[in-house]
Amino acid sequence: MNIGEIARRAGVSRSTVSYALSGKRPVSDETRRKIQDVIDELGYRPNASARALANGRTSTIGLVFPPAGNHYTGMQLDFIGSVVEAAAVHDYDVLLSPSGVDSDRSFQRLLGERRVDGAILMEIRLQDDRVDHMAELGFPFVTIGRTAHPEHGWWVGLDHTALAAACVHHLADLGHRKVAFVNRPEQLLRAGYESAHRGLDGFTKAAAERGLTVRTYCCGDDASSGQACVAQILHDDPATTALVTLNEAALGGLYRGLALAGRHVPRDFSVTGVVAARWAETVTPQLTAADVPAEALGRRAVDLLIERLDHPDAAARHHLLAPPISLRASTGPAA
Amino acid sequence: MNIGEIARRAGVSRSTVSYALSGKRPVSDETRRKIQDVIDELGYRPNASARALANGRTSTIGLVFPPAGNHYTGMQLDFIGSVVEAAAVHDYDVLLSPSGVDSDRSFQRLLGERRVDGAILMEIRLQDDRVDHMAELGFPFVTIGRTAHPEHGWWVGLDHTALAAACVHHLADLGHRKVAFVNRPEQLLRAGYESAHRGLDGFTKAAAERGLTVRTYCCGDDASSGQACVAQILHDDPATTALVTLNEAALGGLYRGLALAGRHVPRDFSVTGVVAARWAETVTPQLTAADVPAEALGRRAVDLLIERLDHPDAAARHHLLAPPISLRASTGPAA
DNA sequence: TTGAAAGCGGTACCAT
DNA sequence: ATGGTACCGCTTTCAA
Repeated sequence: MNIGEIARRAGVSRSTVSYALSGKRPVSDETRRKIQDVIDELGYRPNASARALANGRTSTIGLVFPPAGNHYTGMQLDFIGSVVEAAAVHDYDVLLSPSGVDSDRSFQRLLGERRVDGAILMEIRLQDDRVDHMAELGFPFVTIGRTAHPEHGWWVGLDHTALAAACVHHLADLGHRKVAFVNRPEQLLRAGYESAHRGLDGFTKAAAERGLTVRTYCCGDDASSGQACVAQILHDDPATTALVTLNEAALGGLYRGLALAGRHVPRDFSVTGVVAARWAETVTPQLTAADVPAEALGRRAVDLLIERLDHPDAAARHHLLAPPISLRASTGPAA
Repeated sequence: MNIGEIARRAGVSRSTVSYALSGKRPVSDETRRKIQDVIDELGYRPNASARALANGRTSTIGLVFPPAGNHYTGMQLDFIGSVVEAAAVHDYDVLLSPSGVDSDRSFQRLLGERRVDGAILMEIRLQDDRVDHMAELGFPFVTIGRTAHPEHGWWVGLDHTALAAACVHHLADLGHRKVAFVNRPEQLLRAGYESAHRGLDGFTKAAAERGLTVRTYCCGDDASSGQACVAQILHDDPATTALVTLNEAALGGLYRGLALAGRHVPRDFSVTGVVAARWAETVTPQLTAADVPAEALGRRAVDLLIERLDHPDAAARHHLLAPPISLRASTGPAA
């Protein structure tokens, strides 16, 4: 069932059907009705590939995220959900690309074969070849997170530096003097992940400011790594009374490690960090944390991208969010 | 940069370039090399829309899941990840469609506009209009889960009936006599979600077989609902000593509710259910559960779909998985 | 207000 | 082994 068939049955030309559909040219009521009747009867919908070929737009956006090896964090996944739903509102579909670097086949397909009109990149690294590549090509994109040189201008992000610092100040205000930092896996830190780096920076600087004694750790993205990490922390310095974490997936394990070590949260150990609200609320006691607004970030990324697609010459824009710390139940005065 | 440009620069015809690329017709080494040089120099890649239009295949599969209102469960999200990665292995891209019913705009686009070659449907309902619609259209699809009449034949699924029953038997063997069932939200049960229904069935029948006293509950997909649900359970029958749950997202809240009520797991209350391993391991004590093999299910769904796409006349196939219960630390003898 | 026809960028059949 | 060309289904310019 193609546009020619509709035209024939309605007794008009193909162009008239096209215009009746797009509204880009006036069509008499009479004609429009005839066409619509045929369309309704046959359940016709224009072929997306043909349309994309003809007008150069696919009405699809790409969402690029690293292949996490069936190890996605809740936050990443919240992004995906919010991006898809925000895109649907604008009648865009979302094509997923599990690509960590610009040489990945899926990434090449996305850009080279023009499968999408634009892209949203997640899990940005401070030096990110995907970003460089897209910027060089003039391909429209928005990043969730920003590189060391966010000159490309189109991004939404979290102020990890400020958030980690806020956690430190919160703990320092409560009288904690020996604080540990539980980061994402070492491999990600080494790869230059933005959140891991800026979070670590913010933590380190704020701790220095407040004269705290600190140790920093990398931790695998799973519960058992979290458990092991806490064991290590308490082994390295049993006098540690609090920790700050960016590692949502390890959270349950961190709690378990503390329980095993006989530390009661928050009575004799405080835990805080940067975690999406729904995950912060699954642990007991509920985590006092800077809530990652994954939903808002995803939605804003889509809005920015669509703005960029609609106005190719618009000035670059960005949103840097720094949500406040939600006081829940996992922090208390130093013992 | 299109195929004509490549042809001109290489001094050959467009068809020769096309054949050099596809290998569907012999091309002399000499010519092939000339063409390849030009392609490498210009970084040419064939346009996906044009290719899709010409040969009727998009090399894209659709992944259809209900819009969860930024409320995806870990399991759903694990599916998405595994489907995307499995598809990438076969050089297919994945288009996400947040559609709960066949009248959703995104769903209509997927099918009507032929944006994808086939689709994978998640979160199947016993009566599912999306399935009916696709079957009627002869559109290639595979479901994760199955309807009440899985005659369409192409699906992968979990034997929720058997899994819930296994949980009951496990608890009964431990001597529990009063057991509660914590299901997905009532709204999903009413909508006919397969897992909620079959799980409830399996639980109810097995409990009857073992002569247990049971109560069944629906519970929102979040921690606070879980907490409230436990409060209700203990209010309704304080002598309850165990529960079985399908509700992964509520798990943290269930544990919290028990702790608040002064019940120690597993000493005086046992918890078990059907939950993906990585989530079962985030709670303390770790959950004894039938581990949902989300990764395997996603991968198999992709494999089946691709088989169906490659062999349109192949006989329908399916995989029904029933993973064993992983004994962890959340169940014990009845008090 | 409507129609005819030239693309969009590939593929594949028919020739040579 | 290679070239010419019709065609995939839709959009849009040009004409009437």
